[in-house]
Amino acid sequence: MMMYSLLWENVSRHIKMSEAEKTRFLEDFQLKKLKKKHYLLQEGAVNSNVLFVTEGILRSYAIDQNGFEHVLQFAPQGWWMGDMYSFTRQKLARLFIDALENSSVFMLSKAKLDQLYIDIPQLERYFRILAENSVIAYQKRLISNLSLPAMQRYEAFCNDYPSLIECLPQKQIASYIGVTPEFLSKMLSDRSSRE
Amino acid sequence: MMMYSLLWENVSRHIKMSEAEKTRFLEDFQLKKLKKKHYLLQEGAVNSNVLFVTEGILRSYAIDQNGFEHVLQFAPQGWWMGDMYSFTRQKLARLFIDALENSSVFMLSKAKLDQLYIDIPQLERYFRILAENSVIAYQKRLISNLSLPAMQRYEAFCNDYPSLIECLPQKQIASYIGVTPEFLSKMLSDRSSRE
DNA sequence: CGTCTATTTGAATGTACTCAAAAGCGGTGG
DNA sequence: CCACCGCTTTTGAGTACATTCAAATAGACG
Repeated sequence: MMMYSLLWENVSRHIKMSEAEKTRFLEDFQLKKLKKKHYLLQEGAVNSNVLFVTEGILRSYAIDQNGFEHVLQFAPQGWWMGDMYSFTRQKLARLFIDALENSSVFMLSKAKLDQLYIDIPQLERYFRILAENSVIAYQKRLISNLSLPAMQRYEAFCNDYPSLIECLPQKQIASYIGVTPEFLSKMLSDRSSRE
Repeated sequence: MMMYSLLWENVSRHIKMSEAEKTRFLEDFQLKKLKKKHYLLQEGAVNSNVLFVTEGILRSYAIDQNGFEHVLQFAPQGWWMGDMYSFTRQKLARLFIDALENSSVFMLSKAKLDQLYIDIPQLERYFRILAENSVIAYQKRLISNLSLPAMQRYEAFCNDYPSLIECLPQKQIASYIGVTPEFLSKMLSDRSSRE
């Protein structure tokens, strides 16, 4: 089925499954469409479903003591999204997840995933690899935050996610790289006036 | 055998193995002792072994354009350590790993781990869980870096790793939380003079 | 259109850094 | 066992990168 293709491509890039397993796997997902700005998770709830984005863009973020948002991740088409802490341990979430555009996502519940790990052991490998890739990305970002000034963090973001630059509001990128929207605006106008 | 106990405890907390599997698993590790300041990995090499610390403390860090070190992780007794990027993809490392104290580590090569995944499929689960926990820790640290001022990052570090405070030089903690050693020193003397 | 939010611009401020120098501390060799 | 050397920590003065607050402008959406 068409709508499953993105998800299935992603999975089959890493592991093999029989036709029966494939069917068993895909049937556990529930499709959900949601409009821009609508939430899939709020701080204080439990993240009971892990998400796979088939259309649109999600973002996860934390809100600090002063009410400022800090973006942890953007998830465009083909990406997984969730609050790993809340989902794996079924504890209260520290993150918010919402849609930056009208979006479609597949949802997979913790209970169903736990059973899938038993029924289709290759999935352990798939999600191990995903988690490892995620570690690699976070390590890279952390080093970038510790060692680069704001302008270079912005340039690194442009390099790493060229397709996101075009569709994200500047404010969201500012939040991701860890500066105020005002400061990002100034940096960019300074840069363009230098040419 | 005594020296394996820490490693085995750690593994058996997450998965079950037969005695035969246990033997098969442990025999793939190679014990290495190394002195303070000695390297287990340098930038530009390939991280061919993942490490499990049985004694001492390791640290992984990057060096930026200006020659400043930025600590990514400390690994005391009972922790795993490696450059995930370099190890999983067998590419040139971006990190350095060295010993902050005289240490003992178990080393497991990429080739042996790949074979272990085939022979003992439960290991997929074990390393999936480790990677997920690692993601959780990095997410927390990133949010902390984005949303807290230096003093609160220091306090968060004290909370998260109380046992490390006592044995790490201040300079290393400064590097981990992302400030200069001079500034951390000033913060701490300011704080103690306030009481 | 009108409203709401995002972006731009500016002036004042602050947190953290740089550079420099002194003091403390630990390890090593004589 | 003490003396010395190197590295860590402290302290201070000057600086810079980034923030805050405010207000004007521009864009997006209903």
